[in-house]
Amino acid sequence: MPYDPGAIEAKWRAHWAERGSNVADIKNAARPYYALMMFPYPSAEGLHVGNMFAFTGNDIFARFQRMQGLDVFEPLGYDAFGIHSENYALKVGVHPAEMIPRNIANFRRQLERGGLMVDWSRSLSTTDPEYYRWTQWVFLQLYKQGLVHKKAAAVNWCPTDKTVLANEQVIAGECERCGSKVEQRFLEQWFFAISNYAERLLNNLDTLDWSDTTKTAQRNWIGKSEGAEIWFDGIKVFTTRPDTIYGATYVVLAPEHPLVDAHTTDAQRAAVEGYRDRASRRDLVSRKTTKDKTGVATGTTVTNPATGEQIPVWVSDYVLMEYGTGAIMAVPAHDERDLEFAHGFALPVKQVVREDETLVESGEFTGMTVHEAKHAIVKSLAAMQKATPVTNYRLHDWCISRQRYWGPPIPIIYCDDCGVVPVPEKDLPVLLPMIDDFKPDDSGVSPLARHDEWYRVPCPTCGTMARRETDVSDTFLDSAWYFLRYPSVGDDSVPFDASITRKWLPVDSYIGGNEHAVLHLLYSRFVTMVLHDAGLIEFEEPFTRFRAHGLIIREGAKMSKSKGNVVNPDEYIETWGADAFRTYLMFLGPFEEGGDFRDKGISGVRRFLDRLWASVRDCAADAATDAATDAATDAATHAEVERKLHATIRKVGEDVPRLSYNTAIAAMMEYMNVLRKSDRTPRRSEVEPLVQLVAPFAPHLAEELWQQLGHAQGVFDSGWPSFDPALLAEDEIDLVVQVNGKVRGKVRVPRGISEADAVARATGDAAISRFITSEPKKIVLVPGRLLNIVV
RNA sequence: GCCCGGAUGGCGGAAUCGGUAGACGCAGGGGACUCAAAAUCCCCCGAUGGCAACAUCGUACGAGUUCGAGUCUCGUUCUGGGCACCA
Repeated sequence: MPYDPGAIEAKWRAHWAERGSNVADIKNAARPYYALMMFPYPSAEGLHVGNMFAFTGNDIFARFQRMQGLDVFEPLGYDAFGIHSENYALKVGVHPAEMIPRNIANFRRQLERGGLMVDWSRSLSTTDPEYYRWTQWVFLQLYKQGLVHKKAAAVNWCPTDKTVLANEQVIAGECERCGSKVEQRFLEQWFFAISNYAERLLNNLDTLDWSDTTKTAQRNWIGKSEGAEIWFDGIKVFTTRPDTIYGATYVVLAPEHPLVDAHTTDAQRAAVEGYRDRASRRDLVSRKTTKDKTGVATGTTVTNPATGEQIPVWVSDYVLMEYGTGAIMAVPAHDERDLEFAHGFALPVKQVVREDETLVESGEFTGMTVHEAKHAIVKSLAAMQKATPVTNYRLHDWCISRQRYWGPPIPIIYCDDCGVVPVPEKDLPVLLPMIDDFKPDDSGVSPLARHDEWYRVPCPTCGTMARRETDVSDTFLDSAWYFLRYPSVGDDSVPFDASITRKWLPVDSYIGGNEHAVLHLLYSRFVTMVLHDAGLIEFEEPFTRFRAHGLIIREGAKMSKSKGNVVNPDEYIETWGADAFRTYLMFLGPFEEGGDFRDKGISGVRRFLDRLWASVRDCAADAATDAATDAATDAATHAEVERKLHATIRKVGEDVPRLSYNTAIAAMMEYMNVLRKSDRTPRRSEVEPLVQLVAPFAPHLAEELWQQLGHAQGVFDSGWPSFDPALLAEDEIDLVVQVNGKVRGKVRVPRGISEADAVARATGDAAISRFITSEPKKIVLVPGRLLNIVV
């Protein structure tokens, strides 16, 4: 009977579903292990091969941990709110509330075909009221902690799409979707005070077992810089280079700086007003990217506190109000941007630090190194109340307001008498009403504001008529706590059960894309810390271990719908089977780097599975047959095969935990080649462990073969094969012999051979000795490996 | 501009501690089986020279350290990603 993946996979899918094989025993698990993967956005196009790649990588790790005897919980849900769904719904004219369940059903079908060990009894969608009720609850917890505030903020506004755009959606000052020129608008927005947590978010990184690239991205995003605030008369500037203060030749204020008026002379007032007006109309992105510096002099001067000199005050939009103090001391000799500005306006340039990092023309500090001077100058100015050491962060507060429809309504009510009133927890969820006119308009307020019947509510405090907040929250809030919910799905009385959470969290292993290295992972860490500080959970970091997976390309090119080169998992599973598809995805390259999907490549993996199938079919049924085969062939063969088997068990057991799936598969293929080369009926003991090794990769096939081998219990409950280190050590080894560092041959020698004996054996070999033209000057023996004779 | 990666056969990739470079797989070539094809099985497969044995060269480029470097150090080029008027 040939290997027929279609039939086998259907059989085992049904078997797993029937037995509840993948359902974790949340209450009673003795050794809980939470293996999480980032949940997908259920798009209308269906499951992307990139999703399948990521999920398979997580699944293999999870199945492996289960075979180590752990109680593994592998949940999966859907991140289904957001502007992406909403825009697609508008485009095709289907309400998202109708579209999303359809997409989810399709995803579920595709995911099940992939053979994932997912516990479907604890799935969720962020769009379920039973879920987003608690997303709103999370908002209220932050509110209680005083970490939520409302303020006017400049946003990118697309006049065509009538919506706020994220910075990433603005390309060269234009809307990425319609190409309209983006405008700057000031809108009232809700913010989370994540910047209060900047130092903790940064420091805790050192304690986490995460990919270095991800940690680095987070450090860059948090952007800590240490420096000082220094007073130039009434103007406080921020600098990281106090050592260059003797080269400060002017001061620059951001156009929005509140002190601009006070520092402007009457003669310059018209020019300054005009400049501020123009600057306010420039959109955020072009302002941040343009290289040409503009600005205007205020006509006044301030005192450089180090030199006592009077230096002019300028206004320019290359200084940002959002960062530092909105004012800088300009040192054109040591800052590229200041230099550009100085050149544009013919301002003096004064070098105060030499190439060798020592100070010149800096008064009493002359001769100090940059490092010494930073401290000495701040200390000296601080003594005169002119400076304070200060740390700044690039990290901004998290704007969670979206003036859109498809998201959880922010649970706030505005009352004329009581002011801003949070919705009482008992009144949650604030349901998102089913409306048809959810297209955003030019008003800058959410479409929900057009629905009085929803918008008008009695004030929870005084009962007079009040108004609901009409903004919905950012999708990143939905995904910032979902991992807390999974184990408690089914209990709608709490967001997460305390004892279950204590048992299962923090997440033991988290796998996902590096595109979420910064926002999602940072927001999740922040929310976890806040809930910890509120006394609701015991840990403050949600993900003990995180690994970012790579990207899949196809035939050397990025996959995209427009190129028509997108891999559809269904087709490949149909043709080759889910097991071959899974294994091939993992064989493409290192999991953390991704790989190149080549259509023909999958045949090699399928051949390997076919051979595995055949070897189980052919393998000897009992010990008597084994003895007979050994007698009939070469008895030494079994020893060789067995040694390779044990080496393979070790290799796969080492590779899988570090997600080195491609090399684990290669090792199993190598073993298969050795097994076949022996040209005899394989022993059952030579094949059985291989079925276990392959099980995380090709779960359906492994279950089937395990059953064919006569086991009543499933392969995932069979444990993991062990290897015998004694078997791995050969008595005789091939010692590589080099002469002057070049390989000239190898000799078969006893494992622990002495240097003298090794040299004797090497010189006794004619192929080697002909290169030894004189008395050896030096001998290097690397035991068990190599001998180098230097002449 | 700053901060992280990366560069190895025709291709994807391997080499875990400085010790036989190219495992494993794809593609390609040759053979067995077959009326034939597919499938399957066996062999070859970095470059150059050589009938061969074998030799020389070879891990982006240039130096260096070392008995020995794909691996370590310095410099250069190209490339992927992150951040970016953040002072």
